[in-house]
Amino acid sequence: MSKLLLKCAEAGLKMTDQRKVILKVLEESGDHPSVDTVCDRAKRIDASISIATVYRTLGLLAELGLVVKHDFGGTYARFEVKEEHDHEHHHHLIDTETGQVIEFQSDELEQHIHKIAEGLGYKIIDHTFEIFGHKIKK
Amino acid sequence: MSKLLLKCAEAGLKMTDQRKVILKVLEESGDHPSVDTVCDRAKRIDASISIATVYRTLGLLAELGLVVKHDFGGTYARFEVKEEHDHEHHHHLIDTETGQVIEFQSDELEQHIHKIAEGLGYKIIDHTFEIFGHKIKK
DNA sequence: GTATGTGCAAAGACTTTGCTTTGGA
DNA sequence: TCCAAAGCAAAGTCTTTGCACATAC
Repeated sequence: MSKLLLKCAEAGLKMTDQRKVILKVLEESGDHPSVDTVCDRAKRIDASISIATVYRTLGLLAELGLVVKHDFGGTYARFEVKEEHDHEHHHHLIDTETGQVIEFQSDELEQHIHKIAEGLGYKIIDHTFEIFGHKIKK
Repeated sequence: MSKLLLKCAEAGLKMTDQRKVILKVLEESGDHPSVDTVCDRAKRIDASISIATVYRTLGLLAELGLVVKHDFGGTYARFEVKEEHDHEHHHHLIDTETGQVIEFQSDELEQHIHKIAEGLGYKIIDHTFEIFGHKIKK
């Protein structure tokens, strides 16, 4: 049984066929799909799934902290499954030529950020860091 | 004559009354107003200004690189005038309790970011960094 | 059996655009 | 004068929601 499914059950969510499909899609998505993309992928498995259900499910999962919602500067939201061992925040480099999203992580960066916030008298609740760039041609 | 106005003229934009008002509003906004907010402020000076004009003007200014568009996690865009002496990128700390946006800047952070991107084989075009947090109560 | 969840379509929020009129250079 | 710009309203895009029906527990 998948981790996501397990946690949803724990949270008291009813495990409908649609939800199972959406969870499966999310777990198998290595990228950061939009709601539309999740819906398309889900429809390949069960064509009857509606976009409203995908929105509602992603909303619930985000509330439970099981997925993370991103903007990436675009006009629509994009999602990724939140990994447990991700207490060290990761961040995103968005390739402006291909749209590909590359994840990266840096302890040094995290420490730095906390120092800055502290200096301003703030406690960090969340932070996002996005780099937009393109591959260096050799 | 204001800097923004000068640059718009240089870019060949016609200086209509509406534009003058919008530029004035932007220059006098120390915060990071939304399109709606800019429009409201503009309407206090000239009630006939329409939201469409504000959108179009902000779009033009963003294209010219005279203003910067932000998301701040919300549902609508927010803008700020891009300062000339801002070759050192600044970033934003959003107070989740008050909505206030605090700007900060760190050379060390910038260097770090470039090192990371370089390590991934990427050239940075832009980057945004947002911290969400709240004041530490003493 | 009953509260939850789903699908559909309508409504919402924010933004863009087509068209006619206005006005700056 | 003439093309860019403004105003208005309609259309677009992404997201949320009301309602009737279906379903997990």
